[in-house]
Amino acid sequence: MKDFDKTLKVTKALADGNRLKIVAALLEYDELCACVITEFLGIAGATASRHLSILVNAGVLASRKEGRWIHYRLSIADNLLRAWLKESLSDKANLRGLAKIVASPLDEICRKQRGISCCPVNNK
Amino acid sequence: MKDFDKTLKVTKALADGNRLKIVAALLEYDELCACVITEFLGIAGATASRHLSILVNAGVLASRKEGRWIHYRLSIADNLLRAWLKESLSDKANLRGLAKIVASPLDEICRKQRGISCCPVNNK
DNA sequence: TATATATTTAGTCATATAGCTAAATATAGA
DNA sequence: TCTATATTTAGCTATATGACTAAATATATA
Repeated sequence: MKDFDKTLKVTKALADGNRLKIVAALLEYDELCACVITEFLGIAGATASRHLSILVNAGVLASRKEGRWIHYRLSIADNLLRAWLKESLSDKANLRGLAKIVASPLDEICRKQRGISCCPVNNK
Repeated sequence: MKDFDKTLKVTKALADGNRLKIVAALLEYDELCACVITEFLGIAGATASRHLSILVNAGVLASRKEGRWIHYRLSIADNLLRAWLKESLSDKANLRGLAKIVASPLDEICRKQRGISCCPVNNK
């Protein structure tokens, strides 16, 4: 792919609030599980999954599979872009609530998401 | 506006092929008239105008009025962002055709556009 | 092997956005 | 002042995109 199209793919990948939040989160935490990211964004897992695939496809993120869980991390090769994002997204207010989620065991996060997505009555 | 929203506004402004072409052109030429940019993109003047206003609103461009013509230039304050764009859009192939347009007198460019936009018969 | 479950893919819907033409605005020059 | 004209704004249409639910896929564990 030509430089121009590659650059356009990156700017398009970054042109969404939830995807930018994912990048901000991964600038703070080296790796995050898909379920943690889903919980952080507060959206349906399927939607988070599509956001993640757009970022991976643009070369912004890479993923690592570990059993049932998939961990994502930044994979921005370009130092200028990475530095700009780090600078622009440095406000910790962007990560409100994430620390508590990260501190929970993964299966507890996923169990909670199952409850929310299909059977609200289970949340009591 | 918060940093995050400001950053999102910038990435959204850059997440379009024609707007990225405008930025590429202005990395090469300090200032360009709206009519030159319209001619370069090969789209309707009204559409180019909207792209320009999105870029200005995001702080990527600034404009200067000079008589009937409006000149645009980059106004990216952030050095990292500017450096990344310069690096990412450095391929001169992105500017194909622009040199010839820039070399023409402005009123000739505008006259040509009038002919194209409203009365194709006038082009002969 | 069979079941549970984390994630992705498929399909749908509503909104956002890029394109156009036509009309409005603002400036130059007769 | 009146006309020409460069640009923007308004209004429309078609496509792109983000959200959801449901179904499919892949992996861990009984």
